[in-house]
Amino acid sequence: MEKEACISVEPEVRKGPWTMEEDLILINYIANHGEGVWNSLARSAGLKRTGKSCRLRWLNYLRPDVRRGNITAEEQLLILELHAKWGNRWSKIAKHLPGRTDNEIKNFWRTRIQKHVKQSEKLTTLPRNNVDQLTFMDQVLPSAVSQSYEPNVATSSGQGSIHNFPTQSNDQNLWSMEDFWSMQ
DNA sequence: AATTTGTGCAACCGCCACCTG
DNA sequence: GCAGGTGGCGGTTGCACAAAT
Repeated sequence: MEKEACISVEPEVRKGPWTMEEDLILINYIANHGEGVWNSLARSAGLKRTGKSCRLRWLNYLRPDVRRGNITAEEQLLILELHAKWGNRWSKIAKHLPGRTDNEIKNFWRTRIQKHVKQSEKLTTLPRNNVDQLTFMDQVLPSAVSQSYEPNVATSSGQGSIHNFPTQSNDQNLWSMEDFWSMQ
């Protein structure tokens, strides 16, 4: 009895995966009213979500210009370059990748790049003829990434010099796609 | 076929900066 | 100048699915 009363008093805040119905409510509300103060937007739209949750869902998933799926080799290179310059400034990096979200880039870095870094630790024991057969990701990413892991490099100072990936400040040394493909 | 392990991704959490009254 | 509210960001977690055993 009393338990029921307590439950009913608690503010209803939904967590976890979004349903299609919630997505539609959010999309329609923003289509009609635009983005705004997210907390009041959530309330006005009748969503039992926090403003933060609505914002995240919109920015990372529902926004019309969000690109999903495979990150191209070009984008991978750009991510590496920018990460070497700025470190884990995902939102800043995402601004240079149209349609990509900071969350997606962050996930990409954790799941793909860090995996290759771990693999690279094993590579140091490989004989040379085996190393020659490795892919671009196996050969180039770990060295570039391991340097950007250095605390002094992964700062926002932009002074880190990555010999594998020249920064944009040095226009003459910018990598082209031809450079990239020629490595394979 | 069943179980375990690994992987990818969506979403949440906590902190900090900014804005407004 | 200060306090409260809000947004933005980076780190982390949890879950679903795939691959391996």
